[in-house]
Amino acid sequence: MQHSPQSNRTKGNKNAVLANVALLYYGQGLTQIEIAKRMQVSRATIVNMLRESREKGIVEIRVDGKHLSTSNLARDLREKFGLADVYVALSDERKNRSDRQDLLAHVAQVGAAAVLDIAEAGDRIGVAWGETVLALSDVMPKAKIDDLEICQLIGSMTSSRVPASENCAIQMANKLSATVFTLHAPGIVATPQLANTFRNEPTIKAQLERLDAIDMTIASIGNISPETHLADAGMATTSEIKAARDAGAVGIICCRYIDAQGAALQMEPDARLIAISLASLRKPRKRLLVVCGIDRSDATLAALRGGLVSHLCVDHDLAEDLLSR
Amino acid sequence: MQHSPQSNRTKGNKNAVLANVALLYYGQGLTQIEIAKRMQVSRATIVNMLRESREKGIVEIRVDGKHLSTSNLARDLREKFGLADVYVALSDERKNRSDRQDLLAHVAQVGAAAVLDIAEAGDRIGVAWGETVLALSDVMPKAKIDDLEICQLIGSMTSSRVPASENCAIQMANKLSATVFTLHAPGIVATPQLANTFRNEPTIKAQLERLDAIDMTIASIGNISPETHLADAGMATTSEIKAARDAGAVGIICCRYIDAQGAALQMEPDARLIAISLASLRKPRKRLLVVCGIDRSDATLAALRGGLVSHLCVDHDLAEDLLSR
DNA sequence: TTTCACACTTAACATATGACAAAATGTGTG
DNA sequence: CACACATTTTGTCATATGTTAAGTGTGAAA
Repeated sequence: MQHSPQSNRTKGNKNAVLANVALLYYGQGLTQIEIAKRMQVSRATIVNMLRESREKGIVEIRVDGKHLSTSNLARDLREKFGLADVYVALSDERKNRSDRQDLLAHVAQVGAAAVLDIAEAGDRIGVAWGETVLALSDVMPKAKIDDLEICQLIGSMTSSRVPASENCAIQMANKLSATVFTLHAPGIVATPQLANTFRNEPTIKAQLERLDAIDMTIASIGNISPETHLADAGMATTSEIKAARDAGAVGIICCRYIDAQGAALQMEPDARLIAISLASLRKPRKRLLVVCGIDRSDATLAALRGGLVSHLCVDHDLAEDLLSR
Repeated sequence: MQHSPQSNRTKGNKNAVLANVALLYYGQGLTQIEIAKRMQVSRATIVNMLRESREKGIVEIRVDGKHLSTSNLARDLREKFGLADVYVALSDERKNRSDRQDLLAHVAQVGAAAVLDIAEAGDRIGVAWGETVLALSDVMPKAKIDDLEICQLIGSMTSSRVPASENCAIQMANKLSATVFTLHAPGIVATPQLANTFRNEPTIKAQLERLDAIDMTIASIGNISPETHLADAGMATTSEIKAARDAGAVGIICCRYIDAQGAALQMEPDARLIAISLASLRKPRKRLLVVCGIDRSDATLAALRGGLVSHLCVDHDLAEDLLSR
């Protein structure tokens, strides 16, 4: 529009200008109108710039995770189950319990803050797959932790609820500027023999071995019910799931059944899975389990008993239920 | 606050609730009304909670400093003067040049982001004293960098512009949760002999020696003019300042005069100062100079020539002026 | 050259926000 | 019990914000 000497200069400077605007707005607390005047652009442009700054991660709004583990509930859970840390999503509404989606979003948010709190530079982090983990990686803010490696814990699958299992790991890696190691294999194959063949393929074998030396895991846990996305993903038939339940399975973590004590159950399709083993899942120093919903209480309890968890992130109601057990 | 024996119970929960609310607002993007409904409190309470979260540092809004050094101006300056990094406060207004206060606030803001960008865990950081440095420490956001030490570079003084020199270092330390080492001595004493006595006092001596092994400095530079706060602080008389200028002084950094080549000038009251020496000021690996205002061009140039700067933070106009020299 | 995509502008609007005052509610103390 | 004190609530207000829609200039591609 008007010829301004800035316009030629701003070409390569977009990010710098964005950062300056963000600084003026978030740092100095100037109003958008003031900034618009100062920068000689319209307020609408400032609005757009601010949004772009947020999207590009030039401004980073983060909530300190350590404050999320300071509630009584968190402390009590920590003590009762001997956990390293517990993060509770507090929402006061008992009566007006909103849909599961809202709750999930909140827990995912808390979980994301927890991840930032727990992860350290240089960590190799294993990321599982599922509704909860996807929600978490979705809301994970852009942040920088040095030398992070993200590893996919379970082979690829699709379900109606979760578009693609790699998404979790990849999205997480993007948000954290980490290098990502995906499992280039289906999560489940037709026969145990085929599974072995896959597992011995050099690339995949290397990946699986990598999973034996990770510092931290991020996973959730599912119920044994026909609605589980295991069924959606075509991973298990309804009858298989029923059989698992009859055999004492109370939860599914990383596609593996566990009983009430958190022990492995060698049920179908366990032998056909290409995913981290339960034994390996117990190894990392930091094992974050993110769970949402009081109906997951049994499964969560089993995971706790089975030594599958060191850091827990749950919603308020589930926390109370776990305490009352 | 302290007198009220609030049980750890409520106190512990409070921060957790604040963090949750902050997460809902900043993370999820819910509106205050929605959060108020969910938490069963009034919207006003949510407003207060959000403010408290910001004040307590539970939410941290930070601008990634590296984007501030990506402008062409910054690149050109970096190359011309062989600097490690240059941060430019871009503001477009030439005609409507606002008061120096606005500019200072902006540069300080950029400087704060630069500090967060430059400082690393474990660093010992020396903090100078002055209008600019105070503004910077004022707007420095709360952040956590591990094992930071903040050292005061200049003894105590008061001027009409800056309440107390320790404020800079102390405030900076508070914002960064760092341990602070103040210089328990006046910045200027009556005679060179007295200054020596002070310098040999064990506590002060230890502090001064500490200043010989710092990783980073944060300083600004002043002009040789009667209005400098050196005069305000009673540090130098008008005639002394005039004498310094006649002797070739073009700038004052950490209360020390430098000539156009950035070399030390042994003028009054140099021998009566209790502050870091110019030689020591050249030692740290990271030497951040924050300057604002085109009238500081000569002084800044001298500091650049004298090897007193590795990282520079300036406003747009000053940057252009430096480039044209 | 025309055409198109793009980024910006202006203007207007509904909504969200921050600030305030006054009333209500606890909470602990004397 | 009454009191001071802090916190929350309720209601109101001006202002800031996000979002549209329609118009305008610019540069790149056809």
